[in-house]
Amino acid sequence: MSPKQHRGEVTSDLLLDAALRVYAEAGEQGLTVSAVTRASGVSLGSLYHHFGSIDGLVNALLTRWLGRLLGELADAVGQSRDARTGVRALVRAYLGFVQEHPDVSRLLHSSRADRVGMEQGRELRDVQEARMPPLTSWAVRHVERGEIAPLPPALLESLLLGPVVGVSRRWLTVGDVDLDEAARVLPERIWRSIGADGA
Amino acid sequence: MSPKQHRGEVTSDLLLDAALRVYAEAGEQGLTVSAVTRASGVSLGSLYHHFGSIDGLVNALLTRWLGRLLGELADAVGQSRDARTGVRALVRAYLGFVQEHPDVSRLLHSSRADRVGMEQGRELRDVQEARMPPLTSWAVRHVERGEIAPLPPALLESLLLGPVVGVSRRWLTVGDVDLDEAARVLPERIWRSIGADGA
DNA sequence: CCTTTTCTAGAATAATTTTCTAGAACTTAC
DNA sequence: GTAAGTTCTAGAAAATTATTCTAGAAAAGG
Repeated sequence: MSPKQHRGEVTSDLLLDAALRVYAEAGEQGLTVSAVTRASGVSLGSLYHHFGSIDGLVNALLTRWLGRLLGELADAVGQSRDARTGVRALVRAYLGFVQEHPDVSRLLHSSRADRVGMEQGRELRDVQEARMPPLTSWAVRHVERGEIAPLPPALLESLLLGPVVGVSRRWLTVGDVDLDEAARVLPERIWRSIGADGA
Repeated sequence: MSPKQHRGEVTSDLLLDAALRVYAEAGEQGLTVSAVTRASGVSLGSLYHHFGSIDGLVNALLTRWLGRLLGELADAVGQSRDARTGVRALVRAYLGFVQEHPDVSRLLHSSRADRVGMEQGRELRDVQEARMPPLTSWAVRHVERGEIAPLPPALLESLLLGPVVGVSRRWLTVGDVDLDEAARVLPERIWRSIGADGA
């Protein structure tokens, strides 16, 4: 998959990379068709050939990066022994990703993501469905062992990720949070909320 | 402030109401200048006279409703005795608002809100700064009394609202959550995470 | 090679937002 | 009550942005 990539794949990548670059520099508003073609050197026709629309391009970008994020989260819980260290690993992996890829995270969290996800989102949902199972089964396993409280999945997910997402959004927009401190403090706090009662 | 409103105020309201109606029916994509002028019967020139841009209009709409939401949250905690019941009241007020105004909530939570908030957001931030203090001071008060753990404000806010926002977004988009159950279960869970240790 | 398919290119078109000019409706001061 | 100034309404024109379309180059498969 390296020396003789089909040229289409190459231009797709050129476009995806350029789109992220443009978004990082010019933000939501600046992410236009012409900005991307200019930044990538790829023609308008190619963009539409590969992605069908500007939202299609954004969607592909989101899909790519959401996959990576979820993959990292799955790895994090996969390598942890008990539920408690799993929570810590998960929170730190998430915050680490945000810190390492702030532009991507901004795109993933805010704005265009929801809309594109809603309207275009076949692929996006596929990625979620492909990458979530490790996380879900991790949770189920520990609920069964009596380590995590038996809550409805949606509530469990919100308790687990809600605060982390909240802190991330805040760091990405306002900036008045210390992510390292959050990584230190949040896990134990979150653990209290979802840990089984007999702790 | 009722019988002789200045006509400008009337058209502003016409536009704001129409914008929400259009958003509810046609979604993100459908919320265009022409759709709003059509739905409101107001001319293009008036729209631009009052709001400067389509984002300006959306921003005003967000400002109006964010103010109401924050007001209801402040009322909720204001009427509660101890910190624990305050948390319960807060969570229920939030979820109640979402259930009562799903379209508004969709707009507030997702998509356009962040972008408009980022770029246009002077007013929006003003509303936040005007309406948050009751909530902040409520938190501070109970931290001082030793009921709530002494966490940095941003972390406290994320632990408190993160899960609630997460559940709301999910209910608004996917729909696979039971909001009444969430209102029953979340408060005690959240309380565990932020309550002072000596409970 | 010849055929078919995939891909590139950019001009033409369409959709949408924003600007601009003109005048109507209201307000204020005298 | 009316002249001068301001706010507001109106919609045509301009600008910006997204999408479609047609033509042909490059690659793949026989």
